[in-house]
Amino acid sequence: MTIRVGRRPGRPAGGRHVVDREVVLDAAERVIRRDGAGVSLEAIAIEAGVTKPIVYARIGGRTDVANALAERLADRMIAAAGSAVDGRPYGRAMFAALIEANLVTVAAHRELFLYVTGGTSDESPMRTLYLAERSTTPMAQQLAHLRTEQGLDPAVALPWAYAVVGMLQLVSLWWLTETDRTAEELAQQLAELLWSGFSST
Amino acid sequence: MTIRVGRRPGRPAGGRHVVDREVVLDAAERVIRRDGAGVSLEAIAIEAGVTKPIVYARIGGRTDVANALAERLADRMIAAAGSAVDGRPYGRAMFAALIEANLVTVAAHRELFLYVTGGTSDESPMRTLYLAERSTTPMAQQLAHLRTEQGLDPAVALPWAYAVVGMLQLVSLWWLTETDRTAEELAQQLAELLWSGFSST
DNA sequence: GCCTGAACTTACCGCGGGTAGGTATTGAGT
DNA sequence: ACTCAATACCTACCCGCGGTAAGTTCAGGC
Repeated sequence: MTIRVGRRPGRPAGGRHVVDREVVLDAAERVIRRDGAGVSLEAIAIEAGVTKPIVYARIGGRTDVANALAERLADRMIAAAGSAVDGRPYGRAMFAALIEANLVTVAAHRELFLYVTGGTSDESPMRTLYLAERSTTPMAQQLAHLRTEQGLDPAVALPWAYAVVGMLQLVSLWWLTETDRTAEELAQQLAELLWSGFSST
Repeated sequence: MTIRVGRRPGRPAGGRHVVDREVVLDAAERVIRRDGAGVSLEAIAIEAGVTKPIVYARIGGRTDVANALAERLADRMIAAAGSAVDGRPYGRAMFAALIEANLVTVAAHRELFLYVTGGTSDESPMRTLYLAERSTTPMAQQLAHLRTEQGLDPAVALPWAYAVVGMLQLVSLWWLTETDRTAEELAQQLAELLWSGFSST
């Protein structure tokens, strides 16, 4: 089926872009939230009130759309984590707050999270990595700072950041299917692991 | 392009299935290893010496193929982890061995790992979860056993198992792009996190 | 008043997943 | 031994989706 948009072909009266990049991405988020993670580019275009080639012009192909949305989601998660952590002293409770904020944010953007982590294309793992990188980089920096301050080796910062993000990604995904478990409870359990490790066992 | 297989249409002489499920899966692994994670079902069928509908009959759709391969890979990783851990006392070094075995196994099945975690379909996150479940279930059981033995709450076992598997998944993916880092070194760093947590910082 | 270029849409291509329908072989019943 | 249903496979197709080429209308400078 071809697109049927109200507008006539040709340059629109008024001279300027009819929609810009942000509007397309907003539309993408709306339609994903409404119709699930399996939406097509055409559906996104229609939701934005334009046609496919416009999506290509503004953002790019399917992968680019997913990457752009991944950046948005990552930024939101980072922001949520940041404000949850804000003011708390470094410690177990801080981690619990961070994790809980992450879980809540994922739940609030359930379909978007699935779209971004799942995608459609043979390179979705690389996008997962792309999404992760946004979160790991600042976390690793802070962590490295902290470690050097304490006279410890800062080389572990980056691997640890990936470890934490990977843990959060899979646990979030799992939690989305475990309806009978509160975010707060799960966050406490994970914070214990992250803070004290297995050695307490 | 349609498939061109040497055999004539009609029931083959000999009465029995020309290939069984395992042969198809072996073929899938071969072609994925050779041509990358982006292979089509048709390519798999050709590699197996049959046509697409046979793949459907033996295994199912694309999702089912990916799931079947995910099970295989998960089992191999579990086996590798098991024999790496075997004999070692519970402790930091055991975790390091487990992690390193995991990394090495992923590297040995690089494309298969990407195929399984990436897939192509809007439900690849759910397959990720499916793959994870294979690993988490036994790990959680052992962990729960250990915790009850020590008089600790075993309720954390399942979340912790998912946390560990998620960590391993993302770190493995990241590590595949970080060629200048040895598995042994990375495993040590992660084992430190897993064993002692952030509290040592 | 034209003409270049910008900003759209329409229409199409190819590929990949999935399926309907056709064809040859087997083996059990008569 | 002949028939016929069941079996096991292939061919040929449909459809949807990502991606792109070509066509259509408007703006603004010369």
